[in-house]
Amino acid sequence: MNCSGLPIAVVERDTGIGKDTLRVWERRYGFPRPYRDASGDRLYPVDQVERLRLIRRLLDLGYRPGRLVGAEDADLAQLALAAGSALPAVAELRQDGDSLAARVVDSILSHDVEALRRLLSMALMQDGVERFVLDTVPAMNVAVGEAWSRGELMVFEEHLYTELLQKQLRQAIASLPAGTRRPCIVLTTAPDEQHALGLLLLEALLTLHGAACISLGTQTPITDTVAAVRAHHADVVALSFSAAFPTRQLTGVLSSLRAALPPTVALWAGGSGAQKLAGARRSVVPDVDFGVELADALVLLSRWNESNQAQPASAPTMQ
Amino acid sequence: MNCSGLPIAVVERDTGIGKDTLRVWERRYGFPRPYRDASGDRLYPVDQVERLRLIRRLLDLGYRPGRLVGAEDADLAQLALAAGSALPAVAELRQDGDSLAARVVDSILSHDVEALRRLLSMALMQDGVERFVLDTVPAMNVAVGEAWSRGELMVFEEHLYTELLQKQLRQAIASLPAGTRRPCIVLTTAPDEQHALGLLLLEALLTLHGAACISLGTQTPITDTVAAVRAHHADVVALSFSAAFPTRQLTGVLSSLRAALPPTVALWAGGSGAQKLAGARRSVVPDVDFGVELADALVLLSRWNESNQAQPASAPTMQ
DNA sequence: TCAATGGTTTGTCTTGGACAAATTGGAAAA
DNA sequence: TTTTCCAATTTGTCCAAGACAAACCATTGA
Repeated sequence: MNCSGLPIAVVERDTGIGKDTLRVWERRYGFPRPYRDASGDRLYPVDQVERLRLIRRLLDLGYRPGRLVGAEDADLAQLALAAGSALPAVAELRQDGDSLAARVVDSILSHDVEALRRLLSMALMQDGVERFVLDTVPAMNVAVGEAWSRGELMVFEEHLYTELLQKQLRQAIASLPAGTRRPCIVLTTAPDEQHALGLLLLEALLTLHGAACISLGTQTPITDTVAAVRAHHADVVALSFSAAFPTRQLTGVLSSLRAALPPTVALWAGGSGAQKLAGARRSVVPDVDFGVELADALVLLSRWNESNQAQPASAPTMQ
Repeated sequence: MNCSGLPIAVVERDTGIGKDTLRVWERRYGFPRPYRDASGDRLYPVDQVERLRLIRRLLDLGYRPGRLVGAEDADLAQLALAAGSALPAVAELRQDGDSLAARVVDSILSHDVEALRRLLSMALMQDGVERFVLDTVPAMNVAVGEAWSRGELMVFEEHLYTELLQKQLRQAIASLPAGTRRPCIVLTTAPDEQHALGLLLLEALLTLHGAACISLGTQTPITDTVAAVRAHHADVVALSFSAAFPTRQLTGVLSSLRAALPPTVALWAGGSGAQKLAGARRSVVPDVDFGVELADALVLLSRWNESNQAQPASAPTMQ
C-alpha cells in the first residue's frame, strides 16, 4: 500500500511551481490529480511530481503550459526527447573541449569524486583562469545541462558537480591578486536567484582583469544592493541570472533597481536568464547593459574604461 | 506623492513571511495594514515592511506572534532593545576573541573590505583551522548576530561578511589533504535551509580529522540525499540548520530522512537550528544524533570510530 | 522534578472567483 | 515580403473567509 504522497508545500519547493499554480493547473487541465488525506489536503504521488519536474524542464525551454500540462504521456516523452537533441545547436563549443566535458559527465555519473576533482583542477591548471572561465566551464555546463534535460542526472549529482566547481573557482579567485583598479563592481543576484556559479565566473574574470570586485553572494534584496553601492562608492552593479530565473520577474527587478540606482552607476545583467530578454525586441529596460555571454563582460569592462579614461586605466595585459 | 508600496509577493521574499501568514495576521491582529491598488491587490508601505522585518528578528529569538504583531510601537522597540542586551549570556566566548570580533564588526560597519579580509586571513593563520573553526568563527558570529538583532547591520553587510568568511573557509579546506578514512560523510542542508556557513565549518572540521567528506552544498531534496548516500556508500549524513530554519519543519525533515535512510547509516543534525529541538524534552526524533555545538561533531566522529573499528566492513552498531 | 491533560495560539490548506500581464494569431500597412 | 498593430486567448497571481492540525502554554497529579 503506497498511499504516501507529498504535501503541496513540498511539491512547491521540489518543483519550483507555486502552490497557486499547482491548484489552478489541476482545475484547468486536470493535472496533477493528487490524493487527499483525512482532512482534505492534497497529497501528490511521486510519479506525478516526477512528471511535474519534466514539465518544468520543458517550460524553461520555452514551451507553454497549455501544450504540456494537459498532454498525453507519449506526447510529453517525445517532446523531452526532441528537446535533448535540439539543444546541441551550440555544438561549436565542443571542438576539443568535447572529450573533457564528456569525461566530466562520465565521472559525475560514476560518482567518482576524486576523478572529478582531478579533472577540474587539471583543466584549470592547463587552460589558465581566462580560458577556463570563458571556454572550458561553459562547455562543461552545456554537457551537464544536456544530460540534465535528458533526465540522466539526479539533483544530488548536479549539486556535487556545482559544489566542486565552485571550490575550484573560489580557489582560483583567491590565488589572484585582489583587483584594486576602477571600476569598483558590486556583484550579486536577484532575490529569487540562488545560483552562484555565474556570479563566481564573473568575479574570476573581472578580478583577473584588475577590477575591484565586491561580491555579496546570492539573493541580495534590491534595497541592500543599492545601499552597498552607496557604501562602497561602486561604479557598476553586475547581476547574474540563470536560465531557471522566472522571466516575468526579470523586467521588474531590473527596472526597479535601475530606478533606485544613481544614473552614474552602470547596471550589467548577464547569464542565460538575461539572454532571453536581450533577444526580445521590446520591453528591454533602458540603461541596462545585457551581456549574452561571459566574454561580453570584458567588452563592457573595456568600454567602461574608455568612457572613464580620465584616469590612466589602460587595457589589461593578460597572459 | 509617495503612494508606492510593495506587492505581497515581494514582501514575502523580503521578510521570509509567507503570503498566507501575512494575510492572516492582517485579519487577526490588524497588522500589517497595506493599501490597495486599483484592482484591490495589497500594497505594503516600506515602513510596515521594516516593522515586519523587526518582528521576524524577534520571532527568530523565540517570541510569539501574538505578543509582537499586535503590540504597540514603543513596546516593540523596547523588546528589540532588550533582545540586544539579553543575548550576551554567551559572554564566556568573548575573553580574548573579544577584541578580534569587535574589530571584525567595526570593519564591516565601516565597509572596509580589505581590512576585513586581512583580519579573517590573519586570524586563520594565527589560530590554525581547528581553533579558528571551533572558537574564533563562533565568537565572530555571536558578535555579528548581536549587531544584527540590534538592527545595526544591513542585509548587504551581513552578506559581505558571510561571503568573505566563506572564501576564507573554502581556501582552508582546499589546503587540507582530502580526507580518505572512514567514515564517509555526506554533508548538506534541508531543502528550505540556504545557509552554507555551518556546513563549511563542519566540512573543515571533519576533513581536518581525516573523514572523507562529500558536500552537496545547500538545499538538497531528501530523495536526493538518500540517493547520494547509496551512490557513495556513505556512513553518515550530516545536516546543518541555521537559527532561521522554521522549527515546525525540523521534525518532519529529520524523521522522513531517517525513515528513508538505511538503519546502518547515522544521521547527525547540528547548528543553532537543531539546538532548539535538542533542548526540548519531547518529540525528539529517534536515531538522530544532535550536535549542539561544533565541537560535538568531533565527539560524534570519535564515537563512530569506536563503534566501527572492530569490523571494518560489516554491520555497524549505530543507533 | 517530571509526565499527562486541556485550552489557546498559529501557520497552512481549502474553494471558486477575478483580473492584469504576457503571448499568440492574423489582418492591415509599409 | 516584412513589419506593425489589434483583439482573443492563455496564464500566473491575488483575494476572501473558513477550517483544522500541530505547536505551545499552563495547570494538575504523581
